[in-house]
Amino acid sequence: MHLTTKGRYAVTAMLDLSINASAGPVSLNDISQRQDISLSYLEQLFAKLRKKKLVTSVRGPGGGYQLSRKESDIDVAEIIDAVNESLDTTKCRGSGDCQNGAICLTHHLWQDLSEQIHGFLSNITLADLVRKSEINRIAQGQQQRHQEKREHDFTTIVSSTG
Amino acid sequence: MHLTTKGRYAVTAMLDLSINASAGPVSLNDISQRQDISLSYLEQLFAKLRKKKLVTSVRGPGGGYQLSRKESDIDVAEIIDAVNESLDTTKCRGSGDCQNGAICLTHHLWQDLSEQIHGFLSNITLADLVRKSEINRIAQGQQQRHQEKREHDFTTIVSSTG
DNA sequence: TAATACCCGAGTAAATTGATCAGGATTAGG
DNA sequence: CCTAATCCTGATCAATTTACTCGGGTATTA
Repeated sequence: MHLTTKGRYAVTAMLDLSINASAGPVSLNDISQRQDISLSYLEQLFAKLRKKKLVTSVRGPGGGYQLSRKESDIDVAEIIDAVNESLDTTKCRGSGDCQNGAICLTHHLWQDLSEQIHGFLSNITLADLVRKSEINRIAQGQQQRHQEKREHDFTTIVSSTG
Repeated sequence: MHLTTKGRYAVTAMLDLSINASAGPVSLNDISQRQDISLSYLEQLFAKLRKKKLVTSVRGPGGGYQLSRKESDIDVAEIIDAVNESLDTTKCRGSGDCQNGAICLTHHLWQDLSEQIHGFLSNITLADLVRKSEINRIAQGQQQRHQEKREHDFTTIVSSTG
């Protein structure tokens, strides 16, 4: 489970896609301008997202990308994993019986840790993020509705899905 | 919250330090050989760990490093943060009011996410990891005691500290 | 046919990772 | 005092990853 800016870009793009989905396919050009990510980089990211069946593409004018599933059915862990291309983080790749026991102490340990974080992130869906971002927008007064600002509602979001 | 091999090395080294602490200061040379991490790299890591007051050093022959606190009082998040040198992962560094609201959608979002993961990792202490590694050693039959092997006990460890 | 957009692969600058080298400072022990 | 062990520091560097650029394609709509 790598946690870098690359995954953040992917999540950001998917969230943008999610929010602007109502008006048909969303072009990478739009996302590029809205989120300030280079078009080519987006193309690379979406090639992977497409391979992992997280999005579908529509070619030609008016085309773009669409979520291939409901936003409540796509979680953050999936997105991050999709763009990160499984890199085996262990030194003794899969051999398991690495060493006389001394070296590679944290092998299983780190694996467990990774799984825990993965599990944590897989409990957060795009729908959760959309909801959260709406709350933020409202809180910033950009779109006033009768709804309270909640300061740290992320925990709420997480636990509500888990 | 970066989650890369660098942090893994640091956690591994600290865990080794923790386990072998009983016989006085632990030299980086020992850790280097046991954990198969280059001495110079360890020196770089421990320079940061020392700066963050996670370890203390003893110079001269027979010297080495010691935990500056109890192992139950040092958590994984601290260790990872110490070696990763706070890199502001946000594009609009701290300005907060980045944009007319369109760009930087996931700014706060990612921050929350990061904090959640941070919180998660700060609930796991070195003592937990030591305990876990002992269980692993026992499970591997390297040191038989009357204790059962537990397959996925990490959750137990985490929740026991939280 | 022309414009829009996805697709694809090569190349590349910058940052990070992890290692190497070359010393220096401190201290225990002979 | 001398020597070896050990921490400490800084420079350098290869490999990898990140993020981007470029130059082309191909499918589709109008």
